[in-house]
Amino acid sequence: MLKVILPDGNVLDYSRRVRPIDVAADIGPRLAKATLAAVVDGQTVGTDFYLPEEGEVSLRLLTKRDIESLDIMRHSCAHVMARAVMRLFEGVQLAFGPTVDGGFYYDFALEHSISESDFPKIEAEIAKIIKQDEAFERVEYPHAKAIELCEELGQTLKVEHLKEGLSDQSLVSFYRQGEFVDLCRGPHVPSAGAIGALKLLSVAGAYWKGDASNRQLQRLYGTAWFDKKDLDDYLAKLEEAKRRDHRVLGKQLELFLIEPEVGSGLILWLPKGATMRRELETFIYGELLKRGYQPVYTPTIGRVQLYETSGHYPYYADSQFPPIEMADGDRYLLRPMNCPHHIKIYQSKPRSYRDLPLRIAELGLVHRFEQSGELNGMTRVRGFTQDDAHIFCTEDQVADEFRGCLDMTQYVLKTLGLDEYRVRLGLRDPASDKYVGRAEDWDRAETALKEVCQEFDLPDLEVETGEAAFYGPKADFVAKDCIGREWQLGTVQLDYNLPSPQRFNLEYIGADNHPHQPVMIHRAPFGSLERFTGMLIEHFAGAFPLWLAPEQARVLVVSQKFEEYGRRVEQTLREAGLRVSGDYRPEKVGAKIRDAQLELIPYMFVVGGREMENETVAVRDRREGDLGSMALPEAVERLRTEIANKTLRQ
RNA sequence: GCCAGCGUAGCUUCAAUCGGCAGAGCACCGCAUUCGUAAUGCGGGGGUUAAGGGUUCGACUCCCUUCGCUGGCUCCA
Repeated sequence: MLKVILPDGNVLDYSRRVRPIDVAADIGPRLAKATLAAVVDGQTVGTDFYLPEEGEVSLRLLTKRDIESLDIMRHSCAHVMARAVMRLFEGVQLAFGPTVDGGFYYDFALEHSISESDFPKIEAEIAKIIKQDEAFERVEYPHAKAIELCEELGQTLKVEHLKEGLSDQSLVSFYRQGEFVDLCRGPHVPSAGAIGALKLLSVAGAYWKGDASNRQLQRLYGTAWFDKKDLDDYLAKLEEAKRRDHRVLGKQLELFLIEPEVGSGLILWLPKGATMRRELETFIYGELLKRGYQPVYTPTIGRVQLYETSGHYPYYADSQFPPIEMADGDRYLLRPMNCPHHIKIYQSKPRSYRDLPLRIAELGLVHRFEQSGELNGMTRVRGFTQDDAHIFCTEDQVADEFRGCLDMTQYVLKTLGLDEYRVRLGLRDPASDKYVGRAEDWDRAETALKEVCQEFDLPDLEVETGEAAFYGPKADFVAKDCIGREWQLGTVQLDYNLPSPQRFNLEYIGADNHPHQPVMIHRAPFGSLERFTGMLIEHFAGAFPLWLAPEQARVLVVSQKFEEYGRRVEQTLREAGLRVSGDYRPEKVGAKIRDAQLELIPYMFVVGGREMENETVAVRDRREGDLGSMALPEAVERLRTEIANKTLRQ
């Protein structure tokens, strides 16, 4: 006798073996048809999964309205795609085919290299399979039998996976659909017909089991939705993201330049980008000063020995520019991080516990030799400016300092309209012995970090055990932009390593008149100015709030007859501290407006005879259009207020 | 670094039939126009087709090498 408890509290009793599909059929034929999968006691299963014969289970039937179904359906898409690829090409070895955010992929090994030109025929084959609407049939085999089957099928990667990854499983499941059989945990939708709208997106290389020393496979990415409209929306979203691409906007709006003759991954900030960056720097420095940080400036190179002491050289030699060797044998390294210089500042005089916390801040330029395939616009570069600071404090001060970092991050992000951010807290794996520092210090620090995060009521705090650095726990910031994309920004990291006697041997004199080792906190909540700026370009789609806009206003004269008045207006605005230019070309106003609009200039001041007579300007807002005439001082005041408030424009 | 794709004027706007004269639009420059809220008209300059090598009577086109870019993978103090 089995009791099946449904989400609405109804209970169905069964004295025979049933599957979710049978339960659905008992409730109604329409539901039976719509059911794609089920959740039994919290576990997602296929519709043909046999429920136990005895006892009590909770059952939730999933239709395409349930969020879990999408994932299950996409997993089925991966199978259908694999089946199509196997039909079209010879010698296909299957690897893994999971779902990912927005879609799915499958990794294959095969002779033919798949390119996008193969997509139409693969998609056509997929469409055929969907139309045939064959069932996904679950079959379970003992481990040994499964190996035998995969060997028969010639699926050596699956054999390897069975022998290595699944060696502890006595029974493994396969899914069969027509001629296609694949080792798979499932669940799947009942049949291929449940798949709605599917599209292949890209093909890329991927290593077997994610290990670069293994053979490289071909990974085919796709996306799938229940409705064509959802697919179209998703594709539109990808288009929208493309429209905001900071690499394209950066060129169009003349913000920055990457010039191969200078070097890959090296940013040249053009005047407009530099103007924006200076505004950001001023803003960030202002906040740092308010929060008790002291700015310093240090050089971008240092002796190799310094980085040997820190332990970063030669450990990271592969991702550094090689040392510069001088005639006298001295070797210098382009600094890959700022901390050693800041440590030397800490050590420049004896420190007392009364000096702590000592917060040293620098927008420090560092260079790292990132792999060529990793470079990407401003977001992954070889020279970047960290919004870096190092806090030297006592163990007791860690919680307060971390609180300060969170608070500042929240404030700065909010000012930029990035209201949502989450924190990933990386803690140590207690079972591992790779960590430096005393266990009790770690425990205290990790507890403190967790408590502070809870205090901030962060919506989805992720605590990741085993993700700490070997030298200390860390918290990474991930912000969500206005179209919902997440950007990994900066980090706060505790460090028990660099202050230790094995490294720089940092000390302060405590209240007990004895030397103690301070805790060091590395923090760069926005990561790098390059990456942060790239993110802002995409977040605002190049249409910056007035305070950040490189050009805040442009004076447009209706005809060249009014150039003199126009120049007077321009000068007045400039003297009021605004970044302004004038358009005195012999063009029609319409053309000038169009150009200014395309350059995303927030305000246009149109001046002609009427304005000259009344000492006014006709103000045009980039978004709202013509605001009508106002006296010049009134217009100036409007802009100055907007700048002072760092108003976000819709 | 690895896999795949791509590289034509300042421009991620793009054309050039099978290997047969490198061509538009925008931008730029000049002239005319002096105009009221998203493109005035006419004219002009601009190219070692990423670079180098090869095949060919002939290469933007086919092959090789290098550089760069794109999408992933790997890495990330």
